[in-house]
Amino acid sequence: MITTVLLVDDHPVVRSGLRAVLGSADAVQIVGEAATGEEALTLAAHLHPDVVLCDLRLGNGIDGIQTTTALRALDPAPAVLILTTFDRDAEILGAIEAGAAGYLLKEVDPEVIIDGIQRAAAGDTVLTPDLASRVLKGMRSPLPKLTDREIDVLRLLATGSANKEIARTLFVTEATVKSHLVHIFTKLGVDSRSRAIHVAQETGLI
Amino acid sequence: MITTVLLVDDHPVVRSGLRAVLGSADAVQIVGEAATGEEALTLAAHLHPDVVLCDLRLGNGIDGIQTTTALRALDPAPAVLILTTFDRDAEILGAIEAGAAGYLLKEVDPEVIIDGIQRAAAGDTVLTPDLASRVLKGMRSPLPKLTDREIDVLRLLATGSANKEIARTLFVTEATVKSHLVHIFTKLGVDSRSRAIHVAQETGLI
DNA sequence: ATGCGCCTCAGCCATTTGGTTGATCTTCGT
DNA sequence: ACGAAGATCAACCAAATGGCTGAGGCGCAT
Repeated sequence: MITTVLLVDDHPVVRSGLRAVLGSADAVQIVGEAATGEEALTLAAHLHPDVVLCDLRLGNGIDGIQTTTALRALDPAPAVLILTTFDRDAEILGAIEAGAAGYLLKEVDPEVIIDGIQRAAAGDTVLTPDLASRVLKGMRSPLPKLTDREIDVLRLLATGSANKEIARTLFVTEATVKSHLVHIFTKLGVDSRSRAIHVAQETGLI
Repeated sequence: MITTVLLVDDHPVVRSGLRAVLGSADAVQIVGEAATGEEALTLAAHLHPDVVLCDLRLGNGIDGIQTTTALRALDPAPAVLILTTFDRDAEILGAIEAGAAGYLLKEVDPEVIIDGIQRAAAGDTVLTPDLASRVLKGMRSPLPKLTDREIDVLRLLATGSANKEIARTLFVTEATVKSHLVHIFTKLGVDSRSRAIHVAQETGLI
């Protein structure tokens, strides 16, 4: 049984690399390549690959997580294996929640990728050991969800805006901004704007 | 005249991709591969490649800029062409200042890389058009150099530490921290810690 | 229709932060 | 030996920030 794979990565060089790496494996066959999430969706709908190997960062257009969600809604749904450079906690969690079968970092050796593809096709969850523990940690302490408005404030906060500026930008009073901030701080478990920015970035919240 | 190239990238997949891409070009020949900066230096010293194609992010060990500096100190010095995913201003500037012959983003097409290698070997500076303008902008407004101590403070600042914490961590008084902060703010042209964090991150200062 | 969550706003208070001036000490290069 | 630059600290002041209580309005789901 050979496993069909669709490559999704916005870097031509990386696609070449994966082509080279997977080309040496008899058990997997690349049936298509896409540079964007949109492309990936149309191709997957036609080609019905067993596995979609997908980067998280996809330059322009929808990102890897959105792509994953949409791919999983197809029938039959391909297994989605995320292969990326980054290891931000929120992104890993997000990918898993979106229905990804696994998450591999690009620093791994070719065999691991080939193995991962086959395990993903078989329905297994595939995570490198270091990531697995992080995912479990993430399970234990789920970061509280911020409301849309709070995210708005947080984003501006991260650009270094003062309360007054944030208020002007969002067309509300400073009191409102302060109110949002108190909620944000409480949810993030911090007591200063700088630290809020820090944990927001660490957890990939922004 | 064929151009000899040393690949430096911590991702096996990317190296495979470059191998595939450059393998199709008669004018360039890969003479070696390294996964770390240290490896790159020893290999370059022995192989004397015309061009070193180097990622900026090199996982563990020294980074691409340090590697570039060290490579340029060799005799004969190879041309160093940075090929990376990121385009932070300070990193581009840093690479150029370190003596890199150019800076390409991984999203470019294979031909651009091949062309870039040959131009770099010929002594040209190679930048994608969008990057070139950014470099010029960077020339106009060189960000002032921070002292070592100021960087220490800035790093702690970026983790969200309050003045009191920074003082404790660095074994100085709060007055000293405030003094450093004033200097940092002045040099960065900001007036709040949050914004200092923001520009520091934007410019790749930390 | 009755809550519940979210967004909005107000006032008060303690603390932190940013801005200023000025001082001592060390180090480094010339 | 001299000045320049950096690191350290002090005192003071104005402004911003963080923590608190409380409150009105709006949409949405049960």
